[in-house]
Amino acid sequence: MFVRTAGGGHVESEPARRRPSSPAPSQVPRHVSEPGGVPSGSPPTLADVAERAGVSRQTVSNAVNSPDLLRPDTLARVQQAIADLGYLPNRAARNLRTRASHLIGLRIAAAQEGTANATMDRFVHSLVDASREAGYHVLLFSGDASDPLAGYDDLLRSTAVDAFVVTDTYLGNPQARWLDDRRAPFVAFGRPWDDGAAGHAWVDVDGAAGCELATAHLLDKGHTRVAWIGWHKDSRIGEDRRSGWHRAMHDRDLSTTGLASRVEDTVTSGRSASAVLLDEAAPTAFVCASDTLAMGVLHTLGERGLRAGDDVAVVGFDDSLTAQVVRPGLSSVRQPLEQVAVEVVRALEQVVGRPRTRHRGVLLSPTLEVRDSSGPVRDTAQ
Amino acid sequence: MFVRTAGGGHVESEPARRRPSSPAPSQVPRHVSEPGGVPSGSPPTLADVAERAGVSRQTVSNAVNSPDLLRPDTLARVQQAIADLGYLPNRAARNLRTRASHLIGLRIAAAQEGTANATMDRFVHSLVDASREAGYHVLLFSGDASDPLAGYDDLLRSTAVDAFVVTDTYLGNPQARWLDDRRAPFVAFGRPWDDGAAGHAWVDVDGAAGCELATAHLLDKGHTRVAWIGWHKDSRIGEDRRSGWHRAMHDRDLSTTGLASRVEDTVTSGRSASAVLLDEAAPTAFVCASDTLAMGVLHTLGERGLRAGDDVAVVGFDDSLTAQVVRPGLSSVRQPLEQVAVEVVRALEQVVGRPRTRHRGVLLSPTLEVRDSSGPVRDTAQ
DNA sequence: ATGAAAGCGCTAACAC
DNA sequence: GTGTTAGCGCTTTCAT
Repeated sequence: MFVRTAGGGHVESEPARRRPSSPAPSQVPRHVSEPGGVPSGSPPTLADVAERAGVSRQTVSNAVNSPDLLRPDTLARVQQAIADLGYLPNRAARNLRTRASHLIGLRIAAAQEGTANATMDRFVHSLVDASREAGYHVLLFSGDASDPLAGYDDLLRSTAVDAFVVTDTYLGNPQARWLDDRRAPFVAFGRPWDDGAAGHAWVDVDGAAGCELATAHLLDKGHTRVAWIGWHKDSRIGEDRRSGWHRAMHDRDLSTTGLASRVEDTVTSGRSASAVLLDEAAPTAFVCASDTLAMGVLHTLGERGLRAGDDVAVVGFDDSLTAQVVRPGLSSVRQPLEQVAVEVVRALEQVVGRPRTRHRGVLLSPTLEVRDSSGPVRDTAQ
Repeated sequence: MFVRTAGGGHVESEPARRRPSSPAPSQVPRHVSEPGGVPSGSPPTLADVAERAGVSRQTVSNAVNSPDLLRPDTLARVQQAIADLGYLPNRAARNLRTRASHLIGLRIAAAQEGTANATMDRFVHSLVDASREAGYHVLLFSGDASDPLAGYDDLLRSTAVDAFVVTDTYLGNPQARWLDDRRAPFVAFGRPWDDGAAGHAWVDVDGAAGCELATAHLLDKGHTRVAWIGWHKDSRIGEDRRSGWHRAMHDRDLSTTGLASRVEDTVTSGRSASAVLLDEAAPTAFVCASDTLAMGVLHTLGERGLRAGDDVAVVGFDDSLTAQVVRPGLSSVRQPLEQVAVEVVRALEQVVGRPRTRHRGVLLSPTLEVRDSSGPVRDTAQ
């Protein structure tokens, strides 16, 4: 928790003159007023503030970290000196002393080109915002895709970050176990699919609920043959989402046989899968595990002269920018990433506090963004 | 709102014993091998390695930073100890001592929803990769959009980052001047439009060349009436891109009157602008300042039963994921962001070295990704 | 080629 | 309430 000087970050003029030229004090004057009135040289330190305020260094430290320990008048004097000098605690020094960096490590993999998916990017933004409010910054790192652990180890051993946010949990999550083993504080965005007994903190979005929402929405519109296009069986996330579609169908006693397809997450896969389904099972609507797949469906419809929304309904997943700008607008399940980020940071604060505690998971519900691709209300008596 | 998993569970054992406050002068062994062979407690320090290798701390430091100073056998012994202990220098301590954080600050604004544009995100990935090779990490921060300087100041004064990468230079660039004034090392992704005399380092992509490329491509296909849809006149980037279109047209003695439109960067603006242009100037092709605008054009064509590529050609800018997955594929100018990142980091290394030098700018050329929206070859004798 | 001493800027512990 | 003392873990002189 740190105190910021009054009216932070302004272009205008700067602290009047620096430390009055006390001839032979302890140190060499490091702050010389520049012609432009802009400070240069190394930033002021605790000692500079202390001298200016006529108190000891510790008192300045207290003024910053535990203001209520000081007598009001002393506090005011110190704060004035802090403001005058534009003092801000040196991070490295503070980090060294407190054994904390106030940095959260996040590993990002490059967005896959040729897909619509940019969930990760949206999450990054949300996380940066949420972290800021908690006094943290986000440190990005990358590691080669082949090694899921790359990067974590160095950061951890060099104590460069206080904690990690682990996101790439598409297939199981080796990082979680690894980090858990070395007592590294972290929060996962994604459930511990493999290990129900995992005691680490996590936040996730209920993909099944999202797809159930999407499917129910289509059923409400009168569709009865709603097809599913998802990912291969080894994707836990994919199977989870699929189960939502399945549940919604069975809740209304609708058959799902022949209506599902499992493919890779590419546009062309979505395109061919939908073509096959259309030929063999004549669905009137599609729910897809991703916007990428949904775009593939849109391609097929276009090729066949069918109109998305009017002739065949389509719902994607992730509410990508593409879903938002394509024509017709692609209905899509939207993950509440802002909220995810907030919960992640909240969990993080607990985790760094008590590392070896069992932490609970948080499951958030997605929403459905309805656009033209799931079309106007259909005649119920189709 | 959200479901919580059970997990009122409880604490396991305590972290391994911590070092006693201060009594023992030298060291208490802080690294106990855990059953699983996993280290715990605080990470090993220079002193730990020194003790194990039977040398002084300095020697270990030298082994890490200037290995050639050591005799081969000593070096080997120290390196073995380093490996045994899994030692890595403590960042905070090193940062404090060397007055460097090896962190690059990057301010990011949330991607604008409802647009296709995600250039920033792609750049972030590239920057993280490029930085890593130079031994830097990227620290993300955000500031409220209203104040372009927010965030920079604190990071700078607390010496949390070594340098900044400034990207949001759409309208002039107050950050550059501000940072320059306080001698803060930074590199801009974007030219100093305002101030030709600016001496700071920058890297940019030649938007004019990109649009010229796009326009020439269309002209080569036989189009003669190529329209422009760009941004308002106060956007330097927009005007630059527009000039490329203009130049390509005039190079072939083609008139541009009535063929240009300047609007906001939204899909609906692109849609209405293209509708008006189609009615009033009958262009057969569009070049747009962004994929977002180009998507608007696609909307108009769809509404009028015109086929993009076949009836009217469209080229966007940024090679967004949307351009890649939409049907028909949207031809688009692609910025070489990976290369930009590499150049940015290269410039950064120079900037942190000699802060007050004049640095030159680097201008990179974009490429054109041709897809179906700029269609098959047209009959030249149209 | 190796070691000893000093200190980066800060805060935790204890004195007064 | 405030000051004093002692490091956090590292690198930089400077001896040896």
